[in-house]
Amino acid sequence: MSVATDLQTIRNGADAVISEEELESKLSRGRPLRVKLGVDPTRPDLTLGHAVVFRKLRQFQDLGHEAHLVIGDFTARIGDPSGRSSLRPRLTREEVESNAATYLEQAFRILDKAGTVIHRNSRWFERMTFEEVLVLTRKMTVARMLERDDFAKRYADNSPISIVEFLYPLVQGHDSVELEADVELGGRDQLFNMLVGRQLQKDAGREEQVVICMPLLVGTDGIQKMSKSLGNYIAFNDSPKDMFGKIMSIGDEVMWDYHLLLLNKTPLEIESMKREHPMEMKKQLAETLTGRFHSPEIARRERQNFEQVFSRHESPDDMPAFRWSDLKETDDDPTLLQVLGAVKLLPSKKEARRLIQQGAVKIDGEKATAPDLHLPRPQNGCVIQAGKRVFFRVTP
RNA sequence: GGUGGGAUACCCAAGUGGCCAAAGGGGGCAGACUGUAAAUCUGCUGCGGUAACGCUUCACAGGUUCGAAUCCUGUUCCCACCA
Repeated sequence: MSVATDLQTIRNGADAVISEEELESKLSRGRPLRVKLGVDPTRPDLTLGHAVVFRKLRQFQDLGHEAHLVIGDFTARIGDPSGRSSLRPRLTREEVESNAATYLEQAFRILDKAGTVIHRNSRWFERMTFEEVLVLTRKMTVARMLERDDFAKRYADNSPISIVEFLYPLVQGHDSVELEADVELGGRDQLFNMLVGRQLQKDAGREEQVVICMPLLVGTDGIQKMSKSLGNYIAFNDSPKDMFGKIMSIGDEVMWDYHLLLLNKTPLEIESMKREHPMEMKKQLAETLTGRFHSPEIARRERQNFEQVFSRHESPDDMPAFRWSDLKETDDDPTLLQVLGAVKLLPSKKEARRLIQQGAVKIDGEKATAPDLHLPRPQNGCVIQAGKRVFFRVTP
């Protein structure tokens, strides 16, 4: 592997590399680089949005470099009183540790565990004196802080900005000093903080880290960045069925971002994929990603299931089954509505009624629009479908 | 410390005594259309009930009233402006 091809691999998909020259010179020394990634132990449910950065880190590992994860345990214990969309409460040591554990368990589905070093920033911040903290703040000015986009906006809007928030970029930057990071990875929203890291390293007389900024992945709505609070996310822990289904439901245009950022396809490869049938390309994406988080066999099965249910409009192979005798509440002659209520696969009977009235309920493929339709005991069992994805079987 | 403003369903937001389970938008769900989607169009969107209707809900706790999201009292939380 030449430095040039490594450089190209690293740059692929990145929003910005600051600076490429520095990265090149670090690479050409031929020793493994210390690549830092900050981990936020407040939200332990990882989404494909997080996966973008992990994939990049994994690429570094595959090129022989060292992954250094910094768990922001100290910062999580302080909390974030006026965070942008959702405020972050203070967490106890125990909460942080258990969050961190689930976080790491998920992260290692992408990263190579053996080649990863884990740090906790409480190690250096806990013993810092207030004097040292104040000295650190001398390096930053309010005006400089207000360069950060979201601060500028909130300041203009008269939204509150807590003083701790002003300190966080310094905290994160100081992590880089402690770690002697050669490279820091992060999302677009971390750019400012990562640049502060460079400044602090420089002030400490160290070599500055290269900052690699990854784009924020667009969520399933195709518009906003993927995030848990917006509800447009695909989580590492989604069931294979959900994961496959959610990926298939993204818009055609955004799927190329997924190919680029999650499967690390090159722009050239993507160009040629764009000439193929979009649905096929999306199925490939869904199958590969699902395969990665679960297993290739499961992913293949999900794909078959998907084609069966959505392309051919057949019922899936695996669906919950209910015995007739368990469904017919008190009377022997239950209505369709009562049956839908009894299986508890829908949020409420009202919801079931709506679905029936809207023509979304089928019995053995036959549309049933009367909630009070009496259901005769099925001789050979029957399949009931409610909406796009709720299926169940009734056995005699 | 002072002065104002606010808290409404998943989110934003209207409503200032009955016609309010609560306008509008977003989101979600469903149907049509398709290549799975997206986009578009249509409908639905607290719970129970075939229905009439009943029940729970407008920060929290009380009160006034035949009747309260709306009026009064207290409590909690949030915000802005002035210092």
